[in-house]
Amino acid sequence: MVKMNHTTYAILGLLTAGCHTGYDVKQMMDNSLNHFWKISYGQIYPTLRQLADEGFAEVSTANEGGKPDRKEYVITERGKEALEQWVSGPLSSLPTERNELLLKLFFSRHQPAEKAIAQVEAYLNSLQERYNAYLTIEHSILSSCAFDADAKYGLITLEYGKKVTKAAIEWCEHTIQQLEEEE
Amino acid sequence: MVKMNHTTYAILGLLTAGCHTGYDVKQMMDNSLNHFWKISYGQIYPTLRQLADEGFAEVSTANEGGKPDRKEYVITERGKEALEQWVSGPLSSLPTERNELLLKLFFSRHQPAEKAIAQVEAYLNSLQERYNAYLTIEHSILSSCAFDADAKYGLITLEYGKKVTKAAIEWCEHTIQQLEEEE
DNA sequence: GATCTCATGTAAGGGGTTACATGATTTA
DNA sequence: TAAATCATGTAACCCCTTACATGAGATC
Repeated sequence: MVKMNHTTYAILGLLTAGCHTGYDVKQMMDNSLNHFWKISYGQIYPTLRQLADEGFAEVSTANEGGKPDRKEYVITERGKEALEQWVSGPLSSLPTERNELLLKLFFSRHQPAEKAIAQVEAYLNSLQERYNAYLTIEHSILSSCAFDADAKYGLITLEYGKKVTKAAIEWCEHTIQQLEEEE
Repeated sequence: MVKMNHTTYAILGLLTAGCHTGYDVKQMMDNSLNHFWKISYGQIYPTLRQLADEGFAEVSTANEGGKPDRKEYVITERGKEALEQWVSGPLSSLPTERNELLLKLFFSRHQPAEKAIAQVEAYLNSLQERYNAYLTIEHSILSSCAFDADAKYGLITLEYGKKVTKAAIEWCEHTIQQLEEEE
């Protein structure tokens, strides 16, 4: 019996969202799920094989003329049932989100205030980049014709990313001001 | 040469914040750093030993009468230098924060809307608990006499937790309403 | 001719938790 | 006398990334 963790279900779920190869899964991860779930090929390929071994998906090797071989995975009935059960299942308790900036800031009496400010400014820049990336994704979803159920929930998750990132940006601006005043 | 990752520095930093045993470090992690860094004893004890091996800390075994033996760690000059360098060093790129709720929500066309709403409500509850925990910590910092430099930065990091959590709470409330309207 | 995209996979290693093992003192 | 707190540690295991290995077709 294989351990079915969240990542395994994420991949299983993507098989129902138009992804049929490890490559497809990776692409979608990097695009649509980027702000709350991201994994590497080293995780994807072994997991897909595992899903097939477990009977949650069926494999077939497709050779389309010139292009390299593709292993196409299709979710099975058993797989769908498992996915549905997981989706509606209970949430585990909130994990602590690690934050390097906060960790460094916590120990910032070991550095001059101006350096601490520079750290927050660097963080602010990253957050702004992230926020812009969200706007780009949002735009691409809204302008695409495929406006299905996945798109609806996709937009809701994006909204989360935007809202939380915006709050973090505001905290940065406020903190920079506060630290500058004290200098 | 030992790999000095963020967690190693977090522990090294705590040695400068009144913590001198593995037990102390764990207590402070669970209290003050709880919202952005948390580790287990299985991580702490081997790391402390490593820090001593590396010359970043000095150990001594204290036997205070009845109580069990304590291994007391004191940071060295070399350790302080390493800590300062790390604190003012560059931030690594923003990691993707994994979020189980968003992952399940993303695949929520596989479940009825009322179940998705229930998931968001459960998440909202956890966030509210977390927010209240922050308020409690804030209160305990403000009412303690030890109002030093660490406390100042500690409050700043707490403010981050509060602001981001509040934004997430608002997103939950908004999303619940939105999903209910569609039913 | 170089680089980008498509495509799959493995091995080593990093970083972490959980469960276990032990035991004294203090408090309820 | 039961349980909470103080106190240290290890072994098994999980999850994941990075780097490596390979190769063809498309585009610039």
